[in-house]
Amino acid sequence: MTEYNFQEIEKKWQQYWNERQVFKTLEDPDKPKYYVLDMFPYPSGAGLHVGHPLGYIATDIVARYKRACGYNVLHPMGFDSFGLPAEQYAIKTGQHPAETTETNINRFKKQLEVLGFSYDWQREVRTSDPDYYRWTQWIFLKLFNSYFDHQQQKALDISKLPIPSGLTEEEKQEFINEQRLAYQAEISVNWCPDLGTVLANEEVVGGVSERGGYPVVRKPLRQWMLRITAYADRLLDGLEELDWPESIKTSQKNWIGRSYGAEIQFPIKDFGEGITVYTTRPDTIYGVTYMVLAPEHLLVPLITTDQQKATVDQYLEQTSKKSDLERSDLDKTKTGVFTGAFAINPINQQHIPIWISDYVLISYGTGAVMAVPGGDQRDFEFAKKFDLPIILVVAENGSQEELQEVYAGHGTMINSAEYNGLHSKEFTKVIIDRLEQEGVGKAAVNYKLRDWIFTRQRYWGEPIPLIHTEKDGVVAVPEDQLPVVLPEVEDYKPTQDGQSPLAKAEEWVNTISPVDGSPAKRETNTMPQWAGSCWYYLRFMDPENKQNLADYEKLKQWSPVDLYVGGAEHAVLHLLYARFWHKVLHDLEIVPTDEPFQKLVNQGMIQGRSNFAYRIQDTNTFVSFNLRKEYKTTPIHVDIDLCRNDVLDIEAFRKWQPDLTDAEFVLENGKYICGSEVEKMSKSKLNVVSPDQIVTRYGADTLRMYEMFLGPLEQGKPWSTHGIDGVFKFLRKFWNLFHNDEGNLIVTDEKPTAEELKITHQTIKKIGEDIERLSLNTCVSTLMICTNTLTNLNCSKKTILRDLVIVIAPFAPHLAEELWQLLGEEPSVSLASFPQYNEQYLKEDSYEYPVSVNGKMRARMKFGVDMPKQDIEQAVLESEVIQKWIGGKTPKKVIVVPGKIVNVVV
RNA sequence: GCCCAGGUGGCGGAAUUGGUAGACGCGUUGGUCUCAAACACCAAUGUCUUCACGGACGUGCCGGUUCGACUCCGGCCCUGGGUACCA
Repeated sequence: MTEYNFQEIEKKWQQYWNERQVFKTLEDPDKPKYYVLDMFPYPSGAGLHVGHPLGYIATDIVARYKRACGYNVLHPMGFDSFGLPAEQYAIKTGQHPAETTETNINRFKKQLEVLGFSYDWQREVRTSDPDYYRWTQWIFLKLFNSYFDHQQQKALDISKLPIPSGLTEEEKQEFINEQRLAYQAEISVNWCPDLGTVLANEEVVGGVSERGGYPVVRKPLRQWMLRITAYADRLLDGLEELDWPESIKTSQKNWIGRSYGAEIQFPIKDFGEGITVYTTRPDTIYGVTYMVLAPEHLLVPLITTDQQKATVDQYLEQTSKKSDLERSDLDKTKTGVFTGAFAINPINQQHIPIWISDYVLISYGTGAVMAVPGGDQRDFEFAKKFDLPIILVVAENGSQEELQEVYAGHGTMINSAEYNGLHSKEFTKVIIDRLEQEGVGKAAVNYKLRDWIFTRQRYWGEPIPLIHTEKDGVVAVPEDQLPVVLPEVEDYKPTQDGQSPLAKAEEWVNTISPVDGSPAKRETNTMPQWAGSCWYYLRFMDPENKQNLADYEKLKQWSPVDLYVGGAEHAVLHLLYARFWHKVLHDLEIVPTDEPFQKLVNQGMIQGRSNFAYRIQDTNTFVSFNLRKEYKTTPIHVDIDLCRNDVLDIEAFRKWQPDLTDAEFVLENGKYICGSEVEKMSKSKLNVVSPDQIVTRYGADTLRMYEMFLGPLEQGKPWSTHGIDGVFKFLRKFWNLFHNDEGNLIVTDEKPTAEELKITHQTIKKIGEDIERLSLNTCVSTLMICTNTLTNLNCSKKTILRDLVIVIAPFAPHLAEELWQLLGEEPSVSLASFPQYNEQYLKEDSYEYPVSVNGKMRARMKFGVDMPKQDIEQAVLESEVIQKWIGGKTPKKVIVVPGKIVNVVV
């Protein structure tokens, strides 16, 4: 072999790893464990682009490094293979989602294999595999068969639920069903009549469907819900101990949205019942000038006076037509109507009007608020619009202020009867005590978090393993009958009345009750895509298990995931849902830990860089970027493969699309320069770079190192291949440490010099430290510096190179394997131990001090590392350069920081 | 609006605990090799100033703490991401 032939080398070693099963994970209780996991991908039809592997490369480096450090490493990969795109493709083409999914997975796997990842593919899981979703269904049944015990703050088996006495059998069943962690509810969903389906919130844009632009309405539908709200406190408090980015913790905190306040009852004049409101500011109770109910509030029809009825009904009609989006986003100006009824402020017996308005949400708190326009922006806007009185009750700095604007902060109480002068925070406590004593209120906690709507009217998802019976209500499919396998259907579209496509599989739907064998019907809804990803990290620990979702001992051995790497877009949903399931499973003693992912890192998104050509309006002529201002132009996306460094390949462009064959060009300096913009990498923007192209040209090792070299892992960055040559050159330079110009191995057994040992051991030390803190870009720099130094020293000594091959192996594993073999080492470098650095080689006898005068660096002076401070000070002050800068003055102070710096202050 | 992250040469970025700002790579310029080009290699490369030695300035802006600030504190500006009438 004469030169660094990456193509041959990479193929050879991938085959070697595969055949010898080098990365098969074995249970080895003698070694410390390390579980490093990527968020597994949805296998889309588009295949991998260069952004996908960023996190995978990072975890692979960590996995390989940890293995070399003596850890037993679990580093698996799988596919989140249920999902909407495969189903929509099926609707369009009739091809079974299972088939397209299989094709896509195979493509993904091939692309991943080419990059040389050290996954144990024997542990691969696919969420759409019946052997896998059997356990997803099993977990669902655990949720169905559990309730949340508020005393113990944990889930317990439903059989332990204390049932109030004196209930009929029917009432008893109802009571139990209402306590389950998986329960049914009639809730309002996004219903699109034209598409005949329910849409997720993300699929509704501006009140119409994202696809097709059909109108979407709210429609109440029976749904299965998961009681995630029961876990709100534990999900919130559990964040404290996790080694997660602060931003993700904050997102989850905000999503859960715990707030402390009070519930207060306001009696209604001439009406039996009162209104209960939730407020975080009970201290502002003297500032309440009106009440507002959500339009959907149950009291609205009861308290509306005859006089106001027509107005109210009209308003209700109007708001019910609005989508959520219109209610919140578009229409910021407040609307509302008076009900004609009055409430009584329990603290001062004031009569205050009750209004309804859609700025109050039925789904939060009690669906009713006490309006304090002096202390709340929304109430203020409403009061201004409808000319309601405004009373200021909290003053920022003790003095009475003008009613110009809202003051929502804390301060001194004013206009609050005997409480004037008290601090508002103090008064909060006082007023809650008083309300409690008088029996008209109490301290209360509220959450933004809602229960999780767990059903989809879709085909390509896990069937919900429940059976609707005539006599016994909803019953679970017996465990030994799991999995409930998806039936074959002819048509993947939902039914006209909003049922899942499964409803059409009559033979499958009609079944018998597991209780008494009477005719019964299967639940036809399927689970959302989040379900499978809620627990896949558990299955990796024991993927073949037929008896359990995973063996408890194995879970104990591997849990928790030590390092979890994935995109920040999963900050709340996936990570919150998975934590919720994990906690339930922990309560039921199925998993040993309370939290699934100890350390979490978000890799930044790699964006694409799109190219544009500028078509002059109404012509087929394109003008070069810098001349475009002289014409009226429309920019069009140009496939980035047609450009090189923003210069358009005109011939290729003409051949690209039929209507461009006779395109004309206005050039600058003889070239057509394209415009560019950084955008999300996507097919439609023609800016997708596939790793395959890079691998063919430079090899997987170069791609791996280059992606790491781009910058910090957590940081987003646009993809650019500027600089990839530098990384490629570096690998070739590394290769050339072992070879001469003729390609012959020149490694010698000579003893290394102190200098050679120093740079090598510095490198070993820094690489170890930097991998630990996931600073992988600086690892690449360090390896470059080391290679440059050794090249300059003409060092080809085996002692040195052997260590470095192991150090570079996590980054460029194929190259390392090849060189390892050339050194005569065996078996695989992937099984070699990471070298220990020797502190002795790093020691210096002297250090060159930067010497500054008044903080400005003026000279460098070399002193022994053990030289006493006084001697350094003396030597510095006596030196000519410093004398010059001091200019005859007496130095006020001389600071000597040993091994760091000297600073003379005059 | 609120929350989070970030702002350092022509570019990507480095500086881990407050201690030589700009490591490493790209790009650019000059050179060697070559008939020539590509590749490769060598050298220079923050800005301003100076024939040169050197000097001044310099990490978004303003101010502070410190012998010393990219790093800490206060205020402001800008960019990216998340979220949105949550009482």
